[in-house]
Amino acid sequence: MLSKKTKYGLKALTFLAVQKHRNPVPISEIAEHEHISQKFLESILLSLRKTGFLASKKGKGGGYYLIKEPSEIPMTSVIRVLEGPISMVPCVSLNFYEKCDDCPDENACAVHNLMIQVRDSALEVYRNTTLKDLIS
Amino acid sequence: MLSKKTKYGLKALTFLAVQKHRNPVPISEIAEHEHISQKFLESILLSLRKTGFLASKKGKGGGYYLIKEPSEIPMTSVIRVLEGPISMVPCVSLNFYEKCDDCPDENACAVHNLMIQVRDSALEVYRNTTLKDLIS
DNA sequence: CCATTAATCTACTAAATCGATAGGGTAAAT
DNA sequence: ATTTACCCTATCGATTTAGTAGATTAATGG
Repeated sequence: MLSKKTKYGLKALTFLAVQKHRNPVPISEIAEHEHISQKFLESILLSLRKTGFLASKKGKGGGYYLIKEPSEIPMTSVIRVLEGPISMVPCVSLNFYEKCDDCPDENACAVHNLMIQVRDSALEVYRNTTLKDLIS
Repeated sequence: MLSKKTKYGLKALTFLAVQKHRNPVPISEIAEHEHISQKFLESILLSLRKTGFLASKKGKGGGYYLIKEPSEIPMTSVIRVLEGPISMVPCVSLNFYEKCDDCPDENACAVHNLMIQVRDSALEVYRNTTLKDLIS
């Protein structure tokens, strides 16, 4: 299941991407427009800022705004920041690899080999999609 | 993340599929060989039996055994029984559809459209894979 | 220059859900 | 009598989602 964090994060990003300008948009405005808990959204936007997609401005007239072109924001990055690993099991993860406790031989593991295929098919989608594709 | 339920279920199925005969294999034997909690595996095998992949026999010499050819057990079915929906959001699920609370217009929803692609790419894999493919 | 307002930031807490497992007892087959 | 599957329930722990309280920063109006 996709977490609400990821879902809300994607919605916020698309809302920002769709703005005509790149002026700061307050959290409250994003939350209201996308029907999201404002406080929850705060923490989501924070992690997106730390990753470098967004910047923020404090005080009156402040808010969040994109600092990258939508076409320069690939889904692989967004998903990994918000959702975590794209793989469904750690033992096939490219960026978050972990060995299984139970499995003595990965190459002989049926689950492992199936999940490699699933991972690759998801990667194929995410790699070919940027934020720009989401808004058009 | 893939649940351990699904992981263990797949391992159990492949273990049964790999047996030379179709005689009953006791839960304890499967659990030991695959390093799985026996009690947990009980409930997993039960749901696989109810779905029609397995049958069981009680008492001495009892256990679980496949009642379908591995080539007749598609991953789509296995995953749906064990893991639930293949889709990452209910609003793109073919078998477990649910409308989103927040989203007024699905067709205009960026998340929705992205997740349709992810769903389809996963389906592509699962539809082309049966239990037989996992053991060879 | 100061007070007010609007906004992000930080930290703590809480509720709710879910995943995984354990325990104990029942039923059926040998 | 023994061995095995079957069924029900409780629990522990982690994660997700959300709320509360306050601190910090910046713009603005007098």
